[in-house]
Amino acid sequence: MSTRLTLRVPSDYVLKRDVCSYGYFHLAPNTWDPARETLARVLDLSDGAATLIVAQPEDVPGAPLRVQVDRGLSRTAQGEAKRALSRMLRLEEEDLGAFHAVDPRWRASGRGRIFRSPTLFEDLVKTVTSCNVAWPSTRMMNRRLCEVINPAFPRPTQMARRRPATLRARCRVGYRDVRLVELAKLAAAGSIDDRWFEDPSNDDDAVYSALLELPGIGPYAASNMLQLLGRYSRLAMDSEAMRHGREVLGMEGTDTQVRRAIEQHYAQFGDHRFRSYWFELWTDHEKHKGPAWTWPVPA
DNA sequence: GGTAGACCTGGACGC
DNA sequence: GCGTCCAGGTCTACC
Repeated sequence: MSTRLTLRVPSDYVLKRDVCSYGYFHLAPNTWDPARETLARVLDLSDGAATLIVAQPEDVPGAPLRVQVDRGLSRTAQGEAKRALSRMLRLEEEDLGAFHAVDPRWRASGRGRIFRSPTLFEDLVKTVTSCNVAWPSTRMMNRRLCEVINPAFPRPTQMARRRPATLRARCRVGYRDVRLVELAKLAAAGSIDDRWFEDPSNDDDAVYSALLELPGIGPYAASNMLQLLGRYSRLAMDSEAMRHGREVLGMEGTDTQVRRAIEQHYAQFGDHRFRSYWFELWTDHEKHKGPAWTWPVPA
């Protein structure tokens, strides 16, 4: 027996646009099907794993999502699945008006939501595995973590039990092995308090500082985690940002000079600067490769 | 506070 | 097919 769920979404929500808005839609255990325009995802629910396929059958903004589950779900599990999807799809970010008021370029297209993971821990691991490495390797690491530890993505307790050498040899995470296990141990021990990180009454600087304390998290990763936490006041400055500054914005000079120029350029967007930067970069990719929801699934 | 070098992997390149 | 070089962000040691 299977379960079918219906998910209400904000009136401007477009599944294909808002899922295919950040590279994590191509990282295991997420799978985007460009032909069917559906997101498949294995979730770890309290009564076991379940595979969900999310679609938006009516191709109009705000149309409800249909979620097909590969087995029957209890009421409790249905609630868990909905909460997980809500976090991934940013359904709780109802009002994009403040962002569009600061940067009206995205009002017509409705851009504003950036895809993420069902848990803070998964976002941390995905961010650490995206550091100091080319994108195909990030894809490999996440795929192997799912194949070796848990198809629905490793839970902190599962990863904390693994030896670093196992992660290195079987999941190809390289020198990140110790950092990932330490991160998992902290999460498993409850030392990474999701609610504190997500609490809007804590200011961005405090959250940023706390993120920097975590193993494997440096300035870039902490800034990226901020946006994944719905805090867009910092730019995540990596080589891609530098490339964007030079090639798209025409900035020149040393890395330090370009970095400062990028910071100055996006300061006009205030607390929304990451989104302004990100959608500029993302739409530039789409200008060359077509809409992200049509991109072929990488090998 | 700033900087140099190690860390690990996969891809590009030259032979 | 093999060896070498390079890119990528974090971390530590050192000045």
